[in-house]
Amino acid sequence: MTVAVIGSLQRMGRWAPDARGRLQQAAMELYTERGYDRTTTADIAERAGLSERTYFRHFADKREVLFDSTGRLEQLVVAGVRDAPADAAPLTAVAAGLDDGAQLLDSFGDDARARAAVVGGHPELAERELAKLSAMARAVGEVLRERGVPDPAAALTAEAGVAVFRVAFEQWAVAPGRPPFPAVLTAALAELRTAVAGG
Amino acid sequence: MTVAVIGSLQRMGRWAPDARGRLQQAAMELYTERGYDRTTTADIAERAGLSERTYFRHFADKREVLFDSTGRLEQLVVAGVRDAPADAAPLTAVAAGLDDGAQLLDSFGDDARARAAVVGGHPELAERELAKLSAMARAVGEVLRERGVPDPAAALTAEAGVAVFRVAFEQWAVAPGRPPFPAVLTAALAELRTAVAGG
DNA sequence: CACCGCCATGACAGTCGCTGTCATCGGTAG
DNA sequence: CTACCGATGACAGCGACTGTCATGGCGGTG
Repeated sequence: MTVAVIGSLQRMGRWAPDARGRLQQAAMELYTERGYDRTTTADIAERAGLSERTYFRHFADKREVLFDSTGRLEQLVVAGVRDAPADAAPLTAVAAGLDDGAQLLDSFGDDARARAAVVGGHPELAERELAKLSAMARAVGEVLRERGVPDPAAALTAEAGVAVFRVAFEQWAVAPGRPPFPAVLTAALAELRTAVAGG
Repeated sequence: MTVAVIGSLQRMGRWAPDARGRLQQAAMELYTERGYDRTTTADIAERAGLSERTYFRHFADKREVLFDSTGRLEQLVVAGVRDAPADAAPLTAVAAGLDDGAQLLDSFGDDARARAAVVGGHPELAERELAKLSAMARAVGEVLRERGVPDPAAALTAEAGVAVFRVAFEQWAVAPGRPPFPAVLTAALAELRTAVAGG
């Protein structure tokens, strides 16, 4: 059926549109159906109606195909921190940015949770996710520096904030009843404040 | 000259001793001399006087050869957290464990800094380091749970503590005059407390 | 209308990371 | 002495990833 869709769309031009999106969808399907390590990049390309070579023109490696959303997440969070009130305390500004990110992930709903299950199920993918979140922390730290926060406070606040985000996300991804992610995040941040103050 | 050493030692048995250590040393040398991506696993094995196949019997992939020390670090930190006074607050217990780890890294001195430079210079290696530290955070969180700390406080305290460790390490790795790492770590932890309290 | 250059894609060959499998042979236990 | 053990080598093979060249609709230009 995927083939049929591609066939009908092909009339619109030389190539079926949205090759990148088709690759992402094919990858999610295959990683879910067979598992990450029993899926080859050639499999993904074939299901998307493309050659393996073209896969690598769109994504740097076998893992990147799952991490487009992470890039948008980082942009959103960074913008949120930058746009926080100038007089907001560093951690408060970070919390504002992360809250924007939490709303985005929440809007993805079950898709975000399905993706989290796949990523969490394979070490290579989990590793890449950590790298993406680390990049987000660096970016947030840089924005804090632009806001006048000196080091190492900027780096520490950014890393702590992203750590809270990660813990809250892992909690939310497996929580029953799909609670709103922003609420989970806010609660986690409050927990951190208590833990650091009390310890 | 490496060959000469191996030759003389070979008389002590069928194989030169400490194949694993030779592989680690060869890898550090080559990654430093030529860079990570211009070194093949066959190169490493050859310099260590072994076959490529044997390399993969000692290390799971091309990256792991640099991360033996991280395993020992985790064991030490976990033990330190476990052995902290039972009435110590969670973050205080974590700080005690991390301080043990800081002393270990400090004792490695310039070797630790050289290794950090190599790891920091290559995305694949940096990614693996993040994964190792994440594993350490999980292990620390587990110990906190054993100490009676409930979730999500356990996970959050562990992640925040390891985040402080990471920031302090990056700072220390490039700091002039080689300050003692435990002191850098303690200062970073104090900074975090201030940042969280103030924000 | 005829031409042309653009560019996403396909095709193909090659390198390297990593694995499965079998053979080798000193050391060690019995 | 023999029989086994265990670290290693040798070799074949798969899959991730790259460099390079060819293809052919599409849009603009004369």
